[in-house]
Amino acid sequence: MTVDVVILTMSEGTLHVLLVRRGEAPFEGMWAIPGGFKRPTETLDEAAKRELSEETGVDAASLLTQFGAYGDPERDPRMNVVTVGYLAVLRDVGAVMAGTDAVEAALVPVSDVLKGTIGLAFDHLRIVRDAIERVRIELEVTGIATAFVGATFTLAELRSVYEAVWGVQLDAANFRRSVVAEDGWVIPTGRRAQPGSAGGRPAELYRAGRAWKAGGPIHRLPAANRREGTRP
Amino acid sequence: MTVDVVILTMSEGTLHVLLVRRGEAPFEGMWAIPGGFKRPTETLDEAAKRELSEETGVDAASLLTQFGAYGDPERDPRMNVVTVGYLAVLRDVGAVMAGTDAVEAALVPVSDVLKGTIGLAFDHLRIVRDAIERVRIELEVTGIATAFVGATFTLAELRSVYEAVWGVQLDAANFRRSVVAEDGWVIPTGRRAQPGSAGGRPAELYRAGRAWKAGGPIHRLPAANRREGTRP
DNA sequence: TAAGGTAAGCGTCGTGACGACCAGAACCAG
DNA sequence: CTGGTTCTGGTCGTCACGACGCTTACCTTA
Repeated sequence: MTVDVVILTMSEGTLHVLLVRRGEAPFEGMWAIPGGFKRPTETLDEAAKRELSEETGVDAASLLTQFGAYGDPERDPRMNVVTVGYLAVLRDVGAVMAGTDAVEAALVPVSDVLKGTIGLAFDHLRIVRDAIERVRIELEVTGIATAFVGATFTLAELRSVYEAVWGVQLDAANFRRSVVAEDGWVIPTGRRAQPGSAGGRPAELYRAGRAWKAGGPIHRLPAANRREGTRP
Repeated sequence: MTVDVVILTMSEGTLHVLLVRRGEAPFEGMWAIPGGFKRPTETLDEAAKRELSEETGVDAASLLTQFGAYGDPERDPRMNVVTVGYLAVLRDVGAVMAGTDAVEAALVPVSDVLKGTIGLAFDHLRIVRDAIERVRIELEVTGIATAFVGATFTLAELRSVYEAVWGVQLDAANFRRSVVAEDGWVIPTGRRAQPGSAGGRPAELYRAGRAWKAGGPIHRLPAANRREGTRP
């Protein structure tokens, strides 16, 4: 029994995943997602939380969600290991590289992983794929978006989360209206962000409201064709 | 490593779950959901499929979905067992009781289980709860509704699935329009069902189209307040 | 200081989904 | 034949939401 954690974060406007380079066989030298064996005295959630903490130093239990179990007998050449996949979303990793037992860690664009540019050990490619699909769903139904941004954020930052995760373009005006319309999603702080180097009107800074814990305000597809959206 | 299968079906207009009575310690004599140990040579999906087959004789791999893993060290008093939960939806159980190793099997209304009227062994209550929540979501996003009904069905039967699983009332006319509107959901067979004993106009019989494999046409909440629907 | 560029914020309009509601059709029991 | 029940089809009003343009505020550069 192992627990693997797919750690996602926003970096340079795109979605990144934290990978570690394996220091031992099998798959020595290849990239993999962090993880380890579940201890007999802890629950799966606790094991995932511990692995995340060991790897990043972040205590982020609230946004750690289990998304799947993988038990193919051939997934580990050494022995029969069943692993449970967890998804963690961090707002900023920064000093993440201070992992305890990782030889080397890096933030890699998920697009590179999904394209196969970067080969992953074991069946970690499939696990990452499932995690991405899960975060896309979570973003719509549980409003996990604020986990990607800091304590205070502009609506443009929040919008870029949706655009990066879903790979779509959202109208800034409509996005703003959907989010601001109802109480509980975002709370204005009264302060303003620094405008970018290109100038422009400074954006208001908001902080996340309670409502994000139970469903987001932005939907993946327009209501008009939401029905066809999931077709092949 | 074990695999437990929550088998759901429609019976008398309400949602039922298949339970077996345990023939040995621990929790001897208590009701539980069927399951068993994963064999080293099979995958988790294969193990779940085997358990389902052993218990019901049904080969229903297409609608067997994994929904969670449970690894609390105290969930089994004997030893440290991690179990993976699977959800199976059957259209009609009938001769299901011909399980191989179950002492006794029964279809129980899920409402009785959720209310606590029927005590379950281990942490199976939580597992069933999670399965119910999962099927409610699956019903909306993957159109699993036709798995509950037979090869041919009336729109009233299909509607009763949504009403039973979600616990709502749907307008028959609007339901019909939503389902029939687009091609691929239901295909008219030209035949008609027998009217009930109370009379009434006989309903047309339909069969499921391809589109049900990738998203259902009926949404849980009206678009007007879909946003607030998942709030506490 | 002035001009031009950029991004944020705000308003408006049109479309379309969807629920509420009603009327007719088809069939039964008595 | 009459009343009851269920299915089918239609209309209408509401409202979410995308498209789009205008204004506001701040930047850089001349």
